[in-house]
Amino acid sequence: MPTDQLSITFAALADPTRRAILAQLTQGEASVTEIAQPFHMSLPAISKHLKVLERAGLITRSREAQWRPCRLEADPLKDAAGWIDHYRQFWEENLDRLDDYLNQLQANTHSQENPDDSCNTL
Amino acid sequence: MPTDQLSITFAALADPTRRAILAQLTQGEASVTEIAQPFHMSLPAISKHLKVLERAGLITRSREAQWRPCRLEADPLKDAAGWIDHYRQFWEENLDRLDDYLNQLQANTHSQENPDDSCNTL
DNA sequence: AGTACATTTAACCTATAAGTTAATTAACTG
DNA sequence: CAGTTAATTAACTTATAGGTTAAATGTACT
Repeated sequence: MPTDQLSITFAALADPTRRAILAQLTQGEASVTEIAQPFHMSLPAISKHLKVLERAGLITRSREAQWRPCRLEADPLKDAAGWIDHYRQFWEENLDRLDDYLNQLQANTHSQENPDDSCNTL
Repeated sequence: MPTDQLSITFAALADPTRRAILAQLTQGEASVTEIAQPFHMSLPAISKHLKVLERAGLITRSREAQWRPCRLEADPLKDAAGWIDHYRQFWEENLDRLDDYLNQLQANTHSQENPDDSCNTL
């Protein structure tokens, strides 16, 4: 139950239903029943998911007659992406090491005929 | 309690303690007590956090005598970043303005009934 | 005013997350 | 072997997440 914004954002994203809702909203605003349609889940359940997304700032809702259209607000994702991006070097570094490894393999076995073999071992 | 990898990854990130642990591990491997040191939290609590991170594939652990050094594994963050990146266009400013403009257009012509129209404008 | 539709709230259930303390396992050390 | 250090497991508490059904609210339509 952490209350910092980043935790709330990540927690909101940690559910496939909510991620699917966000994906749907990239197509434009939608009402609650429209949003609920693809899921086999009760309307109150969807309502709760929307509340989670709203609390995370990932959607906003307006009133239009008896509908409460939901709209994607991607701003919090900026911070999430920013946080993750600090680690980019650590998953690219793995590739670098892999690259080093391949180079080493190739160097050590340069008398072998087929250099593609070293790739096949991966 | 979703079991897909992306949900597990986001859930693991949805806690400031765990994010801090990952940040610490960017400095290199660390034992459990070393990891625990900055937090006012019991060792079993840290142990549980580490288990969550391990299940998410964000750390791996080896044995070295009585220590179990933890090591950052950033790979799952690649997928998380990839997912979020689909939304980049929605937080970049000019697109926001465009979106506002389109919504305004839609509001001004809201007598039109076909919701697919709003999709086609994107 | 009465009915239908859209959405939320209430009340409840079950599972799990996050923490605690106390006990246990495992490896080293004298 | 006894003692120390590192880490996990067990047992427990409390709070919350995610779902349900049934009732309540708000708005529109005749």
